[in-house]
Amino acid sequence: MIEVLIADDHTLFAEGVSQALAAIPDLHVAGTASGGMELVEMAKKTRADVLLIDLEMPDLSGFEVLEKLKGSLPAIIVTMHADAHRRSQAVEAGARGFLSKSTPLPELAAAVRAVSAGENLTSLTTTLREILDNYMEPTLDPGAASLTARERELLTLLGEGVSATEELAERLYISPKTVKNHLASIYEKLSISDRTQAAVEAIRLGLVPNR
Amino acid sequence: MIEVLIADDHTLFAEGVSQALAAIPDLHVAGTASGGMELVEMAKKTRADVLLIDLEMPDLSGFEVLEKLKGSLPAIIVTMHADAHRRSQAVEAGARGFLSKSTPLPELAAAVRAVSAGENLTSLTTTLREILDNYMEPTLDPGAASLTARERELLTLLGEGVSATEELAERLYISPKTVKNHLASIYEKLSISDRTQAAVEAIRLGLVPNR
DNA sequence: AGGGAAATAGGCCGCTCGACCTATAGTAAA
DNA sequence: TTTACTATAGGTCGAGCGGCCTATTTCCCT
Repeated sequence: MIEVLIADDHTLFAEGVSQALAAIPDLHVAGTASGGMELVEMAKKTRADVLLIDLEMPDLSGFEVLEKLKGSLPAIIVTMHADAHRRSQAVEAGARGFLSKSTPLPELAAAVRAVSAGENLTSLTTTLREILDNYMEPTLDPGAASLTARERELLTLLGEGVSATEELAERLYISPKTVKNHLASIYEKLSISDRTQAAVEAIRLGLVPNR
Repeated sequence: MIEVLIADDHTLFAEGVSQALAAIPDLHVAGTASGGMELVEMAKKTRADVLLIDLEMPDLSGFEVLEKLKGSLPAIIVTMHADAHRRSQAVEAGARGFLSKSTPLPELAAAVRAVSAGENLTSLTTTLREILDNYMEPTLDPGAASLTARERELLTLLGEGVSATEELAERLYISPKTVKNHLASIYEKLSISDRTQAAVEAIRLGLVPNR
């Protein structure tokens, strides 16, 4: 069982990731922190194997947390803005991994396992994918697995850019009301709240062909 | 936005490169110098991220400029005569990159981004191409080319699943009204009509990193 | 000096979206 | 057969979205 600590000032995100990771058998969330300071404290008190740290935090940024911990615990930086500049900064600060917040959950899980096993995901000698593949579990995306066939159809259309209720209804030969019902169901299962996020998910889940 | 300073005694070349770089959304030319002395002056006064320096200049050669700046700013040497001898001299003088004047513009842009991000293009451990590929701008679609830097930022966020006006505003440190203005502009330029389609486009255009 | 583009901010309005709820028919499993 | 789940359809309602305007400031280019 790998113990994970999560730090993100966006509480909803931290909670979400926590929930998602909790659903993975070999991972356990030891705690979540809403800021850098809190994380540093928790890291001392809790027996953790890997840290997931948001870069953008008001009190202590991800970089500063890395400085404070001085590599006592392996850490993966998770950020909204995964650009090359932040990446190299993170690497220099001692991060063992650098991931975007849009990273698919299985990849995040794989990254946690890899780092916990001593891998360094920031070294450029090997492709990130090559390493992660070794730690990939054939874990289905929790939400996507529970989607019904019809919901998947709808989600696929969204991922293709069909966004208007009326058009979705026509494509599926159903009433606009039914479209909205299916959408609501999708939102709940995937823990999202609108079509835009649904479209992003559709693509991320690989539902959209021809890409 | 990466600020670039250009130095070349061939004013036409300096101007040309300046024009060309100005057309690239994430790069901005902070100024052009027609000689080494002038560049050193500008480097002090201007807030620049990367220097592009011609080797052959009448007053101060590229090497001498590097000596004077002593690595205070990362610099890429650009020369008519890219031979091994000059290369090793440049490396010893502290250049972070060494390119021929016949380098294609996209590669030059990639090199600027790479150096700005802290890469050293002169180390022989990795192929230059391997590094540059990571900084290559995704070839942009006709519509996307007309997007401004700010619009692109917004679009990228959408592609990451950030859909609420309020949250987009917070992420960009602007008013929700301005977010809607940018969105309207994006819709028009890409011939789309809502955020969902915008998110799909963002991903299709490769604006969303790490996938 | 003057013109244009970009980024910022705001107002107004109609309509759609998403949340919550009920309801029926069909199907598959218990 | 009863119990679930799915697909279908409908209603209401408030908040948010997109369309269309104006306006200011700051640049850059001419």
